[in-house]
Amino acid sequence: MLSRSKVLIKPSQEQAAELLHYALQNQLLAILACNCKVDYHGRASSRLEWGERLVIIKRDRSLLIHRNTGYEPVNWQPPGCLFHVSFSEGNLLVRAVRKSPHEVVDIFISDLQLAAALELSDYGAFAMYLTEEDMKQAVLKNPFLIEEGFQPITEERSLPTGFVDILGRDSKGNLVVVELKRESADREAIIQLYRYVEHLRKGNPSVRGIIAAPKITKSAHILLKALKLEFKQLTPEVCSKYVKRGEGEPLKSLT
Amino acid sequence: MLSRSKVLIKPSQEQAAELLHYALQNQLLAILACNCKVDYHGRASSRLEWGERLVIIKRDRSLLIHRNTGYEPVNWQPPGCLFHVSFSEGNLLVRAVRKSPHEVVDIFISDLQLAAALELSDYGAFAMYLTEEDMKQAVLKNPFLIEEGFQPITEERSLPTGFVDILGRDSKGNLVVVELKRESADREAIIQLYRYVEHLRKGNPSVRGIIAAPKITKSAHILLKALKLEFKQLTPEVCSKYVKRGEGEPLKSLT
DNA sequence: CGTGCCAGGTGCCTT
DNA sequence: AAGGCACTTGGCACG
Repeated sequence: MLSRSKVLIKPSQEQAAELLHYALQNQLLAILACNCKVDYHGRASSRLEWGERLVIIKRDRSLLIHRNTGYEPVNWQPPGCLFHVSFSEGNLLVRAVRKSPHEVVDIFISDLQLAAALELSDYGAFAMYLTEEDMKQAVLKNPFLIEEGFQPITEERSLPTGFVDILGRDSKGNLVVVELKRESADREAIIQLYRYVEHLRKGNPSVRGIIAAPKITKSAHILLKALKLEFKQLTPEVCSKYVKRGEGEPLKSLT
Repeated sequence: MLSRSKVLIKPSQEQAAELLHYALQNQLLAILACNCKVDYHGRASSRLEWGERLVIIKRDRSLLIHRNTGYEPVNWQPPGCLFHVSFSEGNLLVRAVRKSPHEVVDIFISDLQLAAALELSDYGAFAMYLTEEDMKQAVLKNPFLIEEGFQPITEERSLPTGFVDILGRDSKGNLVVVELKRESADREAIIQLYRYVEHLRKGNPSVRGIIAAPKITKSAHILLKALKLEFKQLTPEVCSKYVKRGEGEPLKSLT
């Protein structure tokens, strides 16, 4: 193995302690699969009785204790806390201390199934983009994204055929149906929009239908013209400027 | 090893796939330490470029993808989602699908440092107790926790000497200062309370001082009597019944 | 450092 | 399923 990673299966408490020191020293990620008991005191207090869990200490000295179910860790400590490894009453004791606010997590470990120190080389960029729902919010708050003078009437309106993304009026008072797509608009999207517009045109022939998407497929564009509908280019990236959302998160270096 | 746990060091993609199937089949917790790339589409969209991370699939079919820093997973999927393991363009592809709302996480895995299926036997109870702040809220909403007829005046009041936890009046209209402690009240706490009471007694000799805590040290109790202050036993556990907080988390069975 | 606001919030309980 | 609410909320921007 090229990396400095080490894996121990069914290690003793002493071997696990040594591995933890090794991981902390070298800023590796440490995992323990172990039988443990956890006490927390700080902003609140908690007690977790004995059971087998996954204990993770990351490179930035954050701590996660995960049970075998659930998204959230049962106990944790944020990055930057101090670790102290010792032995107490026949157990391996891992103490994680946070300074401000003062919080302490004590993990008493009896047996271990697995202990690993992993070197995870990770420089991949993480980027978050918007959903259709977010595009809708951007348009509702900034109607000019559709066109100058556009005014939404209601956010959503139930029709026999389904739901309209955005219903509004243009500067001349014409009813406008807007259908949003986060990705390229295809024929299916055009048909969906046409169903809404057709229904409304029965009582009002001047109803307009606009599909707002980053781009439109060639066949969809042909269909669009035939049905007298319109296309407005609208990208999630542009919307993101109006509903600000984390759109990129460079890796922070550990100082 | 008595358990059904299995650990593979530097497994091939095929071996890892087999281990994942084994873990999913037997409701074990699966961990992969691997080089991967992650796409997410659902309420939002995200793209995580190649890098080494920890992938965890729990017994309840929740998914966590952790980088080597930070409390939060970079990508995840809540419990109960469906997994599909396949091979795609030279990578091991793990797809986790959530139905409502429809969300998909695709993990493309190239190399693996470690793959483990762990049987974590965990029936330990988890109990959370309250902070002083939470005890305060319990008392404000249920003043009888201090005594019958007690009525808080303001939540907090700044005095030259510091902050009063709770200021109120008793059934006879006497001013009452309440000092809360989450743990055993010591002499320091009594002195703290006395400073507030002394200040208020200057203009009103009938001011009462009550220290509310789970218990009180012997020396603190002597001091309390000498200063004509009072003790009211109040435990975080009792308060928890009035501000309901997770006070025990039985393991949910997987149906 | 505290304050305010957003989140793919999550989790828990109620209608 | 949808709504309300608390969280050791965590996280970021801002004063």
